[in-house]
Amino acid sequence: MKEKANTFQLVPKPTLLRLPGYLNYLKTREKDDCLTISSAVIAKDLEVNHVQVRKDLAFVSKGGRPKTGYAIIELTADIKSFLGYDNLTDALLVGAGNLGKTLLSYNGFSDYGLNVLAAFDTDERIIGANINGKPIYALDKLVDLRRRLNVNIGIITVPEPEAQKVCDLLVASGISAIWNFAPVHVYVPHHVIVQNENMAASLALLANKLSDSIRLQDNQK
Amino acid sequence: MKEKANTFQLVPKPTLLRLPGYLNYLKTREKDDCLTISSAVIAKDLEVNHVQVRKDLAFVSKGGRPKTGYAIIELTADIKSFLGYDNLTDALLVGAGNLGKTLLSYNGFSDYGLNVLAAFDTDERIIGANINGKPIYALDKLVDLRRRLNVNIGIITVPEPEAQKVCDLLVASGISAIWNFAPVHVYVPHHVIVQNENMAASLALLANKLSDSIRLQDNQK
DNA sequence: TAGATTGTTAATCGATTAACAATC
DNA sequence: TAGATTGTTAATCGATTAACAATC
Repeated sequence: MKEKANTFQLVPKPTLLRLPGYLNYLKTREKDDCLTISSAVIAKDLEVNHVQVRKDLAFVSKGGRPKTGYAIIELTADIKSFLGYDNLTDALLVGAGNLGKTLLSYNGFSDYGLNVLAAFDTDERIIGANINGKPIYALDKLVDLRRRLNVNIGIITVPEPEAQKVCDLLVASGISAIWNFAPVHVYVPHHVIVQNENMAASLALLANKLSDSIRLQDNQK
Repeated sequence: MKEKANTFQLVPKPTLLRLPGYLNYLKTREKDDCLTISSAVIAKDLEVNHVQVRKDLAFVSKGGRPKTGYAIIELTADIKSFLGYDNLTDALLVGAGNLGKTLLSYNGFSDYGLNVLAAFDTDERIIGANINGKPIYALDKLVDLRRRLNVNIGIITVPEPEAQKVCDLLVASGISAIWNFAPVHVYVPHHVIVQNENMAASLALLANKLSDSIRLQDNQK
């Protein structure tokens, strides 16, 4: 017997990475007052294969209808539900510098199911303050608060040199997953999940594509 | 005859995405006063296959030495050079809100070969100001300045609703590549490269891994 | 020389694409 | 019914891993 429950479905990583892209795309189409959309159109605009699109969507949705395509509103809801965007997961942020403050100020995270509860820092001047309604606590309150609030996700936005120390602290506090914005590798025990927000990697890809395309132009002379 | 010049080497996308990770990792090892490192150690710490590591590194470096491994300093330089981190590429940023300001304030981009020259915005209150030495101009100066400075990369950090308009403007100004931080799909002509900085995608992956691991724990009872 | 480690060639695995059947 | 579009099964492609040869 085939297991069908969302949570037990194994979704390929590439599909998982494309799903938020479909969502962003559907957002723009919804504004255009489209009610339905075909995999061929999505494929063309997003520059992926149309079979790919249908396969990806099949993981998360009951599917479209032959001749009409996918109902945009329904499909949007399906993807959001699959990605867990409709129930909030709490997170704690460490490092209320520039980037940290920006993330605290960003109200869009709730759209993605993330709820940043509070921040921690060592800078006396900002401890006790709050940003966008989110309090900044002293770093030594982290372990205790993490436990009492039972938060599973920690966000690291401290400068590079402090990343490992902060990471260790989060681990000691019992965190399950870490979203790391510092551009260094952090060591964690096996049971802790790390997701690196690697803007450098993203940039590298852009620069690479750019130089490829410039080379191509040059070759065509 | 096999082409060997760096720029003509076709590097698989997965490799390209891992390279910045190796760099971050080597940074931490350099601090530990290691001079050489073996692919096996890298593989273990980064949780990738050791053959994978050697294959990846072979694309960018003259390689390690049997019995001793890779010279860390040399390898670091090779990866940086390959990724273009050692010659700066100019960029213009549009949208000096929270995120835009944070990127303007971040001095680390130069480590990745990116040089943000200036920002553009429509908010009269900040036009004329500068952040971290980078001037903020009125948006209607963009087309002209882009041309005069011959900048190839544009960064979009405006809110979602304005992203497409700003994108069109960048394209009209003759930009070659766009780094898009707005969480919407933007349409561009074929010759323009878009790289979406999709934090939501990253987050989705983290949340997914987390729920997988929680499920696993639960199943083990 | 023996052993550790790199680099390469071959085998496997998984993701993408192509061909086609099913359905509205 | 015919045609458009979805969904599925099979073929292809590319990336990862395994086995082994080369080298210091």
